[in-house]
Amino acid sequence: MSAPVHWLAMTTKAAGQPSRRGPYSKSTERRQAIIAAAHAVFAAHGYRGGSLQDVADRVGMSQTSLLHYFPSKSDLLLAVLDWRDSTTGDGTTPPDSEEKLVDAVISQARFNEGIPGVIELYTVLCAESVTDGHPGREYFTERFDRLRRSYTRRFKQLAGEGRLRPGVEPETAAASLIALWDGIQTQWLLAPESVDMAGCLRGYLELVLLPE
Amino acid sequence: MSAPVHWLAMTTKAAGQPSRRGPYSKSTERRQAIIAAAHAVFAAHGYRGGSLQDVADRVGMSQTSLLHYFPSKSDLLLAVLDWRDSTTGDGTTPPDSEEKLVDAVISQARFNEGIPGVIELYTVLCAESVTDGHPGREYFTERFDRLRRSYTRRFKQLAGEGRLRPGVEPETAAASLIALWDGIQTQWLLAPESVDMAGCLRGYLELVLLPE
DNA sequence: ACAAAATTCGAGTAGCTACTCAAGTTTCGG
DNA sequence: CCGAAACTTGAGTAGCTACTCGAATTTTGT
Repeated sequence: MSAPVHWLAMTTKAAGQPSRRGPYSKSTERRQAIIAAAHAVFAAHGYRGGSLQDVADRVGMSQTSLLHYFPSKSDLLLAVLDWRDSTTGDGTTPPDSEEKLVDAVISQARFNEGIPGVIELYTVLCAESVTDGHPGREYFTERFDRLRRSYTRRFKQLAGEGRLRPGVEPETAAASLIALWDGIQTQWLLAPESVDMAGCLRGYLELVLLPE
Repeated sequence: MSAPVHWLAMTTKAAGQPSRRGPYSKSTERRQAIIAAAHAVFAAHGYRGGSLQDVADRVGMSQTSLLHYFPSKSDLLLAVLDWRDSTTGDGTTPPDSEEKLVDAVISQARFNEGIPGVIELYTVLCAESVTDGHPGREYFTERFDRLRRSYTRRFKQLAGEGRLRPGVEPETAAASLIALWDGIQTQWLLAPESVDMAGCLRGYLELVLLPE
């Protein structure tokens, strides 16, 4: 879980004497290439089904070098998940955003649909994370917690504006929207021609929300 | 994929001379014990993460004997999926059923919730099946196809009775209901205390359907 | 009871896994 | 340009994987 100290908090020299140097210039892009390869491998085979050798081959480096950057397979997984958050967003819209909820959801869905592997990765790893001892479990547990809170807040705000259909509870709508989103992705992966992800999401939100 | 000819269509002696005997009397319960063990193992570790040794140990037999009943790991997986269908149903309600849709869905959801491992197995294997070369892929693809058709027919029937909210398309509602159901199960597995599966399903159906 | 088929298993196979070690080569701050 | 740290790697580790083989043991129809 931790080999070389690495670029983490190396601005301060710390009390320790050894006086480490930082990573070399190409290091960050190398890490990035590894993460991209791991993204593809985990999306295609899952965490358990994908091997470090697969990833190393894809980058064109030895498995040993790969382990220099990510000391263990689970470290690599967490790096991939972090990277996903940093590029596609963590799913929450900023609280001060004035963008309409429907538009935000639909455009995010369409965006993800266009990037190969993003939906595969998310769907496969998310379900896999509920298995015994999976290193991604905490990530997904926290993600769902955060998402439910975020959407609940949003629905409560809309309820205050009288735009939530009477009888709909914000907490239920939040969990349901997330569930619908995840579930429709799985169906889409197995039958892309038969499933309209954006249409289902829009359909749900139009049911829950009242026109302005 | 096929070792001994086994009980399959052994009523007719077939043209072949060898004149096989049937399986012994304890054979079917032995197969059943293996399937139950495999169900638990795949639910806890997934298909790729679970091993035949795990299953054999759980039954208390050698891995070699296990392979006598199920000649390959994928055969075992398909047997587990078949067994799941035969016990919890394949998700479709008989077309002549007069039972209300809401009650059928809610009671099925509550039933599954009470049987340990059923939801784990389904959630984990379903997502895993979209990975490269997964032997369960065809099963889940066909299952979703069948479910979408079944619920679409049901919603169209309700639309004919004027009980479908105007503007809701039966196909979209069918895919959305299935997606919501699957997605909420994943959230429930990661946070059973925070998620009300039946509540979310009821909430959705009450949005889509109009009172009688 | 006899023989053939069903069932069992120990031992083995090739191949994969994540990960370690020690020894090199490359980079770069001073 | 020097030395130390960052990087790279081949070889190896123990342990696992699904699956095979051949031979014993158990069951069962006749």
